[in-house]
Amino acid sequence: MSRALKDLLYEHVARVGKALSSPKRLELLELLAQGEKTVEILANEASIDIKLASAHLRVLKHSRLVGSRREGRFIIHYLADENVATLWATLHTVATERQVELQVALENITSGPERLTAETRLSLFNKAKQGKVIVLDVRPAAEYQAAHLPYARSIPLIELKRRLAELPKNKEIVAYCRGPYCLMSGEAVALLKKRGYKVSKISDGVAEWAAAGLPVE
Amino acid sequence: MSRALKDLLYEHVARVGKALSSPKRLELLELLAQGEKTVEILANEASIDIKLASAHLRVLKHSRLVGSRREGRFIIHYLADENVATLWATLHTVATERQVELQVALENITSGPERLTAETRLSLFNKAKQGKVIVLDVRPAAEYQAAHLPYARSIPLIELKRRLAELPKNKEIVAYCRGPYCLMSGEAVALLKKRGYKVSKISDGVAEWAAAGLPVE
DNA sequence: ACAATACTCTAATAATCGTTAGAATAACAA
DNA sequence: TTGTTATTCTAACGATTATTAGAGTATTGT
Repeated sequence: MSRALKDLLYEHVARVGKALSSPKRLELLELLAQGEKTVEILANEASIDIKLASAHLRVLKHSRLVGSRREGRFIIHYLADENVATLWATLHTVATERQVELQVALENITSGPERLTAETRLSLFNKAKQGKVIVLDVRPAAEYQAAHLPYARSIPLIELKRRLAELPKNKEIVAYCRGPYCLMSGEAVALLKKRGYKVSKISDGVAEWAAAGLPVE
Repeated sequence: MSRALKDLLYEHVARVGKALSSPKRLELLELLAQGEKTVEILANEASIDIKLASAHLRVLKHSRLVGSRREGRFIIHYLADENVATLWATLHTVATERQVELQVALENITSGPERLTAETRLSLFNKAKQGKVIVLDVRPAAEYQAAHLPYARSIPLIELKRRLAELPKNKEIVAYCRGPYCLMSGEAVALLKKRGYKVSKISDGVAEWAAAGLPVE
């Protein structure tokens, strides 16, 4: 009798766990952590069929992690609240810590020929506040607008080449994008390094930053 | 090519999500958050067959959330580290917030005929420190020994009836057990209320308490 | 009213997962 | 050595889930 009640409770929590059990759904969640998006955009960014994206989004909606609203003929999906982004960040942190293979794979992304200076979050925050460092957001403009790191400046990766003049060569630049699984900041660093900028990157995205208890704008 | 790498990364995180997608595995995780245990104990507490418990534990071990060691003819399982308990607490928090049905079901446990005074964690911590409140841990002694709330006193639920003399009637008592899905503290409150003690309960277990950033002993 | 867009819903298949039973293993005990 | 205990491993079944195709629906533009 109390068994039945317990089973019910764990079953409900497991529904949320189930939503986190598919690689594609996790990717969709991370994309949504950057800001609300239409199904088409999500499908394109995750490289999957629209029908499949729709099916996965239905699961996410059913577990109440994601909400949606209609706007004209688009249906826009968004994370139910910031707690969901925190959950994703926590999950990814635990997964990375616990799985050696994952760490190795991540190394392939985060450390290329351009080796990074280690930047702790707090010191970066303070340096950015004092204007000693330029924090560069290379995600699409819409994602920057939805939320970004404090004092960050937006130059989307696609526009970076022709907007180089906006960046000073004598100042330290720190690039970031969607999070540790995102390749955009790495490409930005490669480009800027070649042009002689003092540039490094951090693996944090907005979700990771916020999960660490620091403010976002 | 960067697609393949990304897919690999999300797949690894999804393995952890998958481990969290079964009610029984979540229950095992919560039990392990109370301290290390043998398979038999886990199976009994979760009301499942030993073979099934073993199979679930294999999944948890494969996703690196749980470790095990042999001690004589027992094999003892434990959480890989405290991060895993935090992950469980985060997951359960998000699930509770997002799912109305879960909240309703939880109400049935946490609020019975004995309505509780709201206790915030920090004020409880301070009152316990000053000795104004008795924090009562009603879990089995072994779980208390593995970790417990600060200043907590241990009287397992089974022993409570014959150890009533140890508790003063003029002091406020706050009972807790394994967490919001655990019924032991509720039963303790019912028993003590009947005998005229000033008693209430909190839904926190050690994992929830620690996830909120407060110390455990 | 008609076509086009941006989806969702239904149905179907293949792959995966939960669960159980039976055999195997590892440590101890007589 | 033989038996007992505690647990894992293997194999099998039914139940679920991921994925795709095809039909259906709401909204906009002409």
